[in-house]
Amino acid sequence: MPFIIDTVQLKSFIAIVETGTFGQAAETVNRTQSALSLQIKKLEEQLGCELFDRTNRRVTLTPQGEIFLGYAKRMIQLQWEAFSRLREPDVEGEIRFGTPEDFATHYLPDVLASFRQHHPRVQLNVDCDLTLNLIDGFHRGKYDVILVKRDPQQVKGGTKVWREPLVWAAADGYQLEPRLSLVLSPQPCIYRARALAALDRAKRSWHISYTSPSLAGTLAAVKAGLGITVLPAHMIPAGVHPIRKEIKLPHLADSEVALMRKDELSKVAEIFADHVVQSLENIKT
Amino acid sequence: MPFIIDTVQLKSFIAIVETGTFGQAAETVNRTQSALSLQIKKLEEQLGCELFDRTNRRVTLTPQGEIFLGYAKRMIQLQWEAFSRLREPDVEGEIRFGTPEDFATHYLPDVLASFRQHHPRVQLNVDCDLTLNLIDGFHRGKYDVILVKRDPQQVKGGTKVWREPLVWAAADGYQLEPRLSLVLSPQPCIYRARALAALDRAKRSWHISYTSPSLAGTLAAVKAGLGITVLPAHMIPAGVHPIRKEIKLPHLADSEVALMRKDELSKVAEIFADHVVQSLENIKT
DNA sequence: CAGAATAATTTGTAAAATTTATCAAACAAA
DNA sequence: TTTGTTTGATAAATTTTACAAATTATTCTG
Repeated sequence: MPFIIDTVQLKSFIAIVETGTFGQAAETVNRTQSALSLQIKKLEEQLGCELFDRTNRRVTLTPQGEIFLGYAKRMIQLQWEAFSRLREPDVEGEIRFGTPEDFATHYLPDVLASFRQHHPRVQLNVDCDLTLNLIDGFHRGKYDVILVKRDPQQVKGGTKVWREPLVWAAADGYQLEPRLSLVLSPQPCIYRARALAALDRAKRSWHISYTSPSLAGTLAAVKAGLGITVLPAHMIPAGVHPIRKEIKLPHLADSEVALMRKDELSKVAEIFADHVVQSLENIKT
Repeated sequence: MPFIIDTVQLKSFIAIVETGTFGQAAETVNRTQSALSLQIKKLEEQLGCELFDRTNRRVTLTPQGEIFLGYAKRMIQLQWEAFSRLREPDVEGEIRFGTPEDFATHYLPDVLASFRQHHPRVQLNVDCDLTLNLIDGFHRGKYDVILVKRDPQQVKGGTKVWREPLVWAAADGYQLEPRLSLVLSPQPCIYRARALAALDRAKRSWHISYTSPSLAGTLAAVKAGLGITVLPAHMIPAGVHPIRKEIKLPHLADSEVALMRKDELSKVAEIFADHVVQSLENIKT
């Protein structure tokens, strides 16, 4: 994603804020830790104040850093706006896009709508399916761009686009049984696999009481008290709540969504992919 | 004026827009013409569109360039805001500042007020006087920072801060006489000198009917029909109008204002100078 | 107190921006 | 037209800057 001016520094700064460490941030922006260290040093020199408090292991923002964070985000946002406004205003063509169903329902409608508005002559074909099916189709050339859920541990290419906590959730007033009743998606589902693996590691007994391929179906079953489920924190609807920590259920790694692009992507698809990445970036704030 | 990110490109872009040529712009941003040429080339490549129309001698903005200009200005503005918000929020000290009276009256009140708001503990001493007196005092160490009018031709250091056309002006309904009646400031005034020199070159006969050291005094005399005067285009008040081109009066070079800083400036004064330059930059838009 | 994790620093190298020096096109005056 | 001047583009050389790799210093954890 080529930008006009040195967004690099700002991106690094934001990455550090989000990860809490220079090292991790370095990975996400594809640079070394020392590079970020120098970038921030320069930034701080120019501003004449410290941006981070390094007394603790995890760095945190100073009050000045907080202020600057707001500006950094606005600056990046502004650049993106200028950029996307000028770049190829009337491309046309076709894009084959695959995405998990739940993600499509929750976060994508606005993103896709605004893309459509900027590029009305592009034909966008969206396919909702389970991550593993999407990856399969992607490798068979069925898609130009896909969003996939993935395990933060085993990074397998693509650019990270979204990350949020994954939690156990149950209907309000639901009473946990010793042998857990689970409401999950059917087989090749990443959350399902993660949940079951975690339970097995913790030696908890369980059974699956209900399966549905759609998020809406799963939620309906949970609300009806058929069991507990696993959800990204932001997708919890009314009538359902995360299960309290006191009731020890095995911890789940964060949910992470990444975007993958076909090699030799068409220009339209390239623009589309950038649009998705950047728009989600902005939603987060 | 150190900035965080590559404002350089944006500044160059804006300078080209304002001067209309790469060469002149290069001077104002202290780079070579080829540097700007490459900067803009890169910018255009990244944006995927032409910013300037080079078919004519003076380059002009393309429609896309117009759009980008707006963003460029906003981006610089935003950076400046972040910068000035964080940099030394509560410096203190004293600043001795000199400025021409007319400029102080018209453009500076807001600028000085906002500086005061950001840095309430700074004592600001403003002196209004004629440019030549200011320069004299500056060299004798009387001022830290001064604004001066100067002839665009004979550049004598300092950074350009303002430029606008200089015009002949008369009261509405005033009838020009063959021998011109002039209302001007007293002796060491730059506009006065420029006006008289221009008239002499054009072999026009004239006499000075009224002199006043303050802009308000001059305007009052002009409004009263005591003669014509010379004014920066934006300072023309109600009841007075620029004299039409048809009535051939000698052409006057643009009015230009520059800011000069003492060597070894204190930090407060440095910040003040930057503030003035940047704020005037923003007023212009 | 030992060991793991983390940021700062140092140093050599690679990449990028800038200048210098031409060049080609557009304009103005003859 | 022709000629001289102004202007932007381009190529090569140079300077500046950013970066990675390795090392050091610090802080948290058990």
